[in-house]
Amino acid sequence: MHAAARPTMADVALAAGVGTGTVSRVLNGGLNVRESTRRRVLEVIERLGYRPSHLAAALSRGTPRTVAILVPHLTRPSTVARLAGALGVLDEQGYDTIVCNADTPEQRDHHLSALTARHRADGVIIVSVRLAKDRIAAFRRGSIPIVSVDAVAPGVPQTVIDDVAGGRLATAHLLSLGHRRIGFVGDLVGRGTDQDLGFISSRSRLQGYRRELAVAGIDFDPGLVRVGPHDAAVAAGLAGQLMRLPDPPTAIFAASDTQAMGVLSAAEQSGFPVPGGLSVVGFDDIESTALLNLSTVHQPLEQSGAEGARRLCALLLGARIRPLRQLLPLRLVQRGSSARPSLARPGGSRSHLLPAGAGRRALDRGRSSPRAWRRAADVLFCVPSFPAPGACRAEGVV
Amino acid sequence: MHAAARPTMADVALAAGVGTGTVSRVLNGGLNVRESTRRRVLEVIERLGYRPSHLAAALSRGTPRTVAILVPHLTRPSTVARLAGALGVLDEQGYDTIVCNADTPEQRDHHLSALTARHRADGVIIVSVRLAKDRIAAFRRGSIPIVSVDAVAPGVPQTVIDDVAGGRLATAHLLSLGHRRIGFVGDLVGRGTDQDLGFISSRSRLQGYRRELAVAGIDFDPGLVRVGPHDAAVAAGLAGQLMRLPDPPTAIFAASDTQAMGVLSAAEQSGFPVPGGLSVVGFDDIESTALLNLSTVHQPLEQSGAEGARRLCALLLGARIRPLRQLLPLRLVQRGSSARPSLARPGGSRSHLLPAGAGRRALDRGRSSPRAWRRAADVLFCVPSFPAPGACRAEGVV
DNA sequence: ATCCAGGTTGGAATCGCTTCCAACAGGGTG
DNA sequence: CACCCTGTTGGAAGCGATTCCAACCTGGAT
Repeated sequence: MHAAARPTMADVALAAGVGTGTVSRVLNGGLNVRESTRRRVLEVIERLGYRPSHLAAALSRGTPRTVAILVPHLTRPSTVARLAGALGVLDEQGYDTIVCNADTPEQRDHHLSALTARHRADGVIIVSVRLAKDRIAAFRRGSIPIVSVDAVAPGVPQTVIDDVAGGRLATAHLLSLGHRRIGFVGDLVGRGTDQDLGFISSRSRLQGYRRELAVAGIDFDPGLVRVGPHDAAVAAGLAGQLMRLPDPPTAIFAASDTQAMGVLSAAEQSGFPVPGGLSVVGFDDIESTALLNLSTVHQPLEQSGAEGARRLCALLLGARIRPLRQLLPLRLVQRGSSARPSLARPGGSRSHLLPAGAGRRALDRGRSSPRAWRRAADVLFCVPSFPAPGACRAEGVV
Repeated sequence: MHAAARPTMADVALAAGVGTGTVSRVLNGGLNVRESTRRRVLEVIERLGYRPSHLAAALSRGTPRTVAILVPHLTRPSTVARLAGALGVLDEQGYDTIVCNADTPEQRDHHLSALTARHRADGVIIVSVRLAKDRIAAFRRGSIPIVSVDAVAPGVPQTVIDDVAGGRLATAHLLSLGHRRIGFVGDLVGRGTDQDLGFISSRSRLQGYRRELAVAGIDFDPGLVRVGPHDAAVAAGLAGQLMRLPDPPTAIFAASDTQAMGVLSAAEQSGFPVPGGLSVVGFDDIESTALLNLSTVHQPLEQSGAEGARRLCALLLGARIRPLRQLLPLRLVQRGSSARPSLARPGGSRSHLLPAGAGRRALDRGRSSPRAWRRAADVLFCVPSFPAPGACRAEGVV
């Protein structure tokens, strides 16, 4: 009577004096099973501590109902938000979710290889990772459905934002406040997908910054741009460099909130009061920004994960996803870290300050040409509240 | 030549003119297969885009190599750190990890039921969730190996910290600086495991706070204790209440860094400079605390997840885990948010300030009786650097 | 030429479940 | 009483791999 191994369905059937088919029926819905039989089987199951093997069931049924999600730098707040959004949807849809974290290109490659080499998941969500062409091809060859979130990928359903427009949004905001010397602190961007994890959002945001400066008729000053590894402390150091400049910027646009936090910390340390001595604008609107009273460009992080998951589910159901590129809306959230440049600054010259009207004009100009928002030909799900470029929503201080 | 369905091993064998056994051999190691055959099979695999079914392989082999991890409130920084630690180890050991996020008791129960009802994972890591007795029994009946991280559970291998000692550590630090009126901001603790997710660390830390006050001979003042839902904004509100007291505290101990951030924000808003007007100590030492210059009680978050995973792996290999309770070390990290109380405070009386020596004495007293650190009879893995209670490590401002 | 060791190979049995089909028990109905 | 319909049941045939065993080559030793 001593069975070391896990009891199987056959054991249960035997012990209950029924066939395996009946046990299966009891387990799944219990349709067309006499109540007395049902109880007897359940009683035996309970007594034996029988647990059906998910594996065997899935194999037999042919539907694993498992998806994998590949995320880089799991611990970053923006990544977690996306992951949480995806998990919420996948849970609801009854999928098990395998999470693959990649902090290095090696880990990323390892996971990608594993994912394409064997059929372990019905589908895969790729977050913030730029896929090389041959990687995409590998998924296609294995006919593994994939969707991408926060990264473009040719031919793959993708849920993204317009980083260039975001950069313009932040810059336009600062310009509208009257700033003319605006610094940029961002990521060091690797040579490609092999060098680092291939994040390019920082570069795109810088591009938007430059474009918006150009629109406002301000010359681009490379000396005001600092980049380094994505890390708050590093960003603090870079911001410190900017503030030590003979003619320091009156505002800094950071490519992410994490980096903006570093900038805030550096400002405090360098004696630049925020926003009096320095305005700061971040990007992402992660949870802690509200507390820090940081002005930032809001992007729907959690929603991006959820949308990616939804699209993958649709894909798994055989739907055709059109259009491929789903663009999520951005909006500027103005909090306490950005204001009009003060006239009294530690040692700074004042020559670059604009009258308030000038910046406002620049903003208006931006608003009147929403090209940046339409660049992606195939915009789907235009969320009702899709804001006009340059639109600002003030948020009360928490 | 048009096969809609995924090709199977049989298809490959047929196309390559070999048996399924040979294909399998090529796939796994390729021992004892002639090189020419190997190439032929690989070529067919490539041509057909064949990907072996993980499911079938796992079933056949009998080893799914999948574990599940249940985490509450995935987006909290402390949770993510634990998850990342666990994922690192599990990846390395070749396990797939299914992540179950629970933001509500319903989700928790749903996941727990699913986990015990079917055999979908070889083992389960439970993070920060207090398991009811019958839940533990369910796992035991199904003979599903589990380990617990950051939560005690009778009879289950657990990786925890001594929250009471942590509370003492923080309080002793503030006492040693000369504070006598010390506020506490923590979580609202639900009635049990059904009410909320059953976090009780805040309560234990409060207990440590009270105990250390008692040791220092200071009467406990319930008016200095505020609790609410775990949220920075809420904590800010609670801290605001404390600061508006006729005789406000000179220091606040927050039960978590998230809450401490709220306290910092409230202090700034209420015009209490930190640390001049208010000292603040948090708990956890999450990543952003260094940047905020927040003094805090450091607990090895990532390591806790890693240790839990390691122990689960050992369990899966049939090892017997002894002792059950693994206690991780705590240490106080002093940064810029805590200092001796200043004599000039906004409207506060000074009667409660101690000469510096008194607090120091309290600390020394704490150090001389390290009972709190030994309470758990079965301390394993006494990490070499296990610090004496009250030990402080100063950390440079980033 | 015979024999044998050892490297290759094919294919059946197996893993634990789902599912389908045939069989059977009742109970109306004509 | 024959007949059919519905509700219930047992059991065989997959699902797609792994694994084991027997069979089949080699070539070198006898």
